[in-house]
Amino acid sequence: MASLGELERAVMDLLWAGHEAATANTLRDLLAQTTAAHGGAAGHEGKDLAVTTVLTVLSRLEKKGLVERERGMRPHRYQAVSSREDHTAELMHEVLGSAPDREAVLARFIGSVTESEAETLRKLLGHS
Amino acid sequence: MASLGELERAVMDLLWAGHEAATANTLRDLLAQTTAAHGGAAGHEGKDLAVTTVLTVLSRLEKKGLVERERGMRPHRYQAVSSREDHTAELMHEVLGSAPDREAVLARFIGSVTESEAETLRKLLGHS
DNA sequence: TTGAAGTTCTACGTCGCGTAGAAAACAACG
DNA sequence: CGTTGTTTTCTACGCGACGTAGAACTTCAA
Repeated sequence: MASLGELERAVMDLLWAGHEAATANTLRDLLAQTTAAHGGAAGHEGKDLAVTTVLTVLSRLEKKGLVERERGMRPHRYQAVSSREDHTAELMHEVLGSAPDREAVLARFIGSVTESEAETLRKLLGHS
Repeated sequence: MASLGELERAVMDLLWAGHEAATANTLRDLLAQTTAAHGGAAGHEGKDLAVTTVLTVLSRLEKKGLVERERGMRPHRYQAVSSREDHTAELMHEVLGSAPDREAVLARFIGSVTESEAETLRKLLGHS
């Protein structure tokens, strides 16, 4: 239950962008930004999204546990539950988790990371 | 375009099981095994699958590039294109690939692998 | 030739997702 | 308090993916 649709991803991108800054996003902000980002992408030229469309997507993302909504304030505030990096790492674990031979998968996996990434990994694993 | 449905996964599990042994799978084999494995799972008790059902799934998996079909022999032979481990590792790369800050994701990722897996990674990364 | 096994084509129901209208809830203003 | 503009909820349609399978065509063996 992890994969995102195109619009869902566009919205998450916005929310993730504001995650570090702990930005409280209102629907209006998101609508404007989403219309720009999503509409600007290939195949979606000039497509002005309806307010309810973004709302629906936000609700679905909330149900999926990716978005948290503060209902206290009147224009509700929407924000990503976790950072993009955390989410992606978690996704990787989900993918890996479904494998019987995790170590074999890891072997293949690190066989195709860039050298700089391998270096990063060495540093992070360094001190046992 | 990577995620698999429940039945698709069940079939892939069978094909992956035979991948190492380079086993050539006929439809009959798969039908029998799938009915056992899939039907035995939770929520699918005693569900006897139709031959065409498995065939359809195999066709879809073929279209997705996960299954290869030898059309030479009369009962066609079906087999997984790559091992489960390779496929899973590739999936992990797909997930990782969509991240702007790959190294940050990797940091989170290795932060939550088991110690034995970390050990394996150290070995694999050991000598640059 | 005939029949069983295998394969192709087509299709239906469900569900997730993009999309949005209708209506209800609400806040602010006169 | 009633009118009005904003925000949220409810409901729904179309499409594509997937589980499921019937109907019909192909092929091989007896």
